[in-house]
Amino acid sequence: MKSRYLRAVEEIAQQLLAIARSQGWEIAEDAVLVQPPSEPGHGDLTSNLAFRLARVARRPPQAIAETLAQNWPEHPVADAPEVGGAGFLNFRLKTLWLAAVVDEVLEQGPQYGNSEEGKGRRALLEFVSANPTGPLVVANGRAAAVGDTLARLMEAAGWQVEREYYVNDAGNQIQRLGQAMALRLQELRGQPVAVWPEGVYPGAYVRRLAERWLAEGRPAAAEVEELGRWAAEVLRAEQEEELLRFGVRYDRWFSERGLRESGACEAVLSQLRAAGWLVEEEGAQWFLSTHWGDDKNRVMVKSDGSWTYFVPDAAYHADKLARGYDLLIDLLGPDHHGYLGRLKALVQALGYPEDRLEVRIVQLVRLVRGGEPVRMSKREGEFVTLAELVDEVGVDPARWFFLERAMDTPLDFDLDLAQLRTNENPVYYVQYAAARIKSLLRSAEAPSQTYSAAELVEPEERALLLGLARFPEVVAEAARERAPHYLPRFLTELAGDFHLFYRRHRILNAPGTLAAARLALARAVLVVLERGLGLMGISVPDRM
RNA sequence: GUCCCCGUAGCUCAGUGGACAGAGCGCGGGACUUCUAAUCCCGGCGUCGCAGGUUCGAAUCCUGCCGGGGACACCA
Repeated sequence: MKSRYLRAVEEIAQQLLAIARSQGWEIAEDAVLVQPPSEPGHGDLTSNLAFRLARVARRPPQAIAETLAQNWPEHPVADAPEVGGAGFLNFRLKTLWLAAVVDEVLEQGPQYGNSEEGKGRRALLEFVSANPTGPLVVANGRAAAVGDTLARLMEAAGWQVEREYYVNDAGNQIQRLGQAMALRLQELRGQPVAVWPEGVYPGAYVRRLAERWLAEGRPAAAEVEELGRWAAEVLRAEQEEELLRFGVRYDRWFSERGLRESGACEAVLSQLRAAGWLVEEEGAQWFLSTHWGDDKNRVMVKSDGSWTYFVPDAAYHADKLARGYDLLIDLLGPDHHGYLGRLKALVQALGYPEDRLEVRIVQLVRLVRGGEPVRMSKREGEFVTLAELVDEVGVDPARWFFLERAMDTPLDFDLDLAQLRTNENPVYYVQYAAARIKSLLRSAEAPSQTYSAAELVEPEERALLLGLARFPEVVAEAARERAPHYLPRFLTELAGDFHLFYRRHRILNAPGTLAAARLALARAVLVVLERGLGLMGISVPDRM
């Protein structure tokens, strides 16, 4: 079902078009723009139609706007618009029409905000996919929050979404993890390692794994490969556990090892070769990705016969493509930026439309404490893990701050701000609004069933009604534009509108049936706050 | 050198074709005998990096330049 807000937009646009036609002004339907005003004071909805008609009508926008306004008939959605600026039409929605949103929200409950935009199409969302060679770090946390909320948003917008984690549990890095294990075991036997080899994971967590290896009664001298495989699985399981604590659950953990063992790598190579996109040159085999716009061709089989990392990755994507989703989304870290071209090329070389795969870059996270960036060095094995961050600030603030910025812009995460329990911290500001409403509901007598939402005419009440009406469209847009950061913005505004309403007006002991109407409004606001925070994976406390 | 992201209020950032450019924080004042003051109200804060161009209209689109960050392996 279409949102009330969207219906208002369409009905006003239709009515405007009809008036224009009656004046003999023809214009393409999609040229009519009805949208929220850039600032309050310009009504609830505004239209620029007069500007668009200026050329056709050969009259100034102001005069056209006057004509359109004067011919506005009695209409259930809005009164005749006011003409503002140089020809904007500012509409005020009818209270009766707007107030009906309260019942709509209360009837739909936790479903309110859903739309059919996705039309049941299937999407596969792959995110985080960190190597199982260490704990998840803060940047992985951002990808986790963004990916998970994007999945929830798309589900709300009518998509079927699967969440997948690609586990790089084979290859070189697992070899190095095995070496690190072997060295730590050597240390535990009392033989210090003089020089730690380049590229072998220096992190102290490997020592913990080595100790566990011994504690579980395994031999101190073991094959590097076996050590690597064992450690990778332990670390992967720990990552899964940490993500669950962070509120992120995957539908599938896809193993690179399994992929390699299935022969998928050979298969994708021969498929590309057969199609003529993989050719031999200077002893190596090159993927002709430049044909599809990549910067340069890419080696897949090195001159020594071994594969580059791109081979299993190509096999993985071929697998995902073959599974028949309508859309694949990869959330990658900024270090994979250079990867985008060859992935897009691969999709097309395998015979799929270019837009079947959508690659999004989730930008870096910089932790800031006391106004200074926290030093992190992966090289030294010193980095802040997701677990440490969550221990310090909690899941709710962590998710909020990760989701607050557009995913493709670098994020400064203010550790001090995230821990403040005051109005400076937007998480609590929104949660507090919800807690206040819950408190209100606890104090309320059994709600009288009869009220008229048309009594809600105060400006503070209208602001809330408008917010409620807009919510489904906010969700749909956030899903469509892959922009989870619309949620915290919207919720902060709605919470602010509620706090203001609450300070200015009595609810429970308002006169007559107004009390019931206001209580219903408050309940509807709570429904939307809960849904919005739920989409962000943030809790809604009963008391604060 | 090529590619990507960013440059908007003191700070952190919204806003990608519409009205005199917005929010939060910070700063200064004020509001609880009444449903949660983790709240609310009032106040100042701008060469939208620079220069051209397109448009009735540009922070937004195009071109060039400047500044910051990142990516550009027969590594993974």
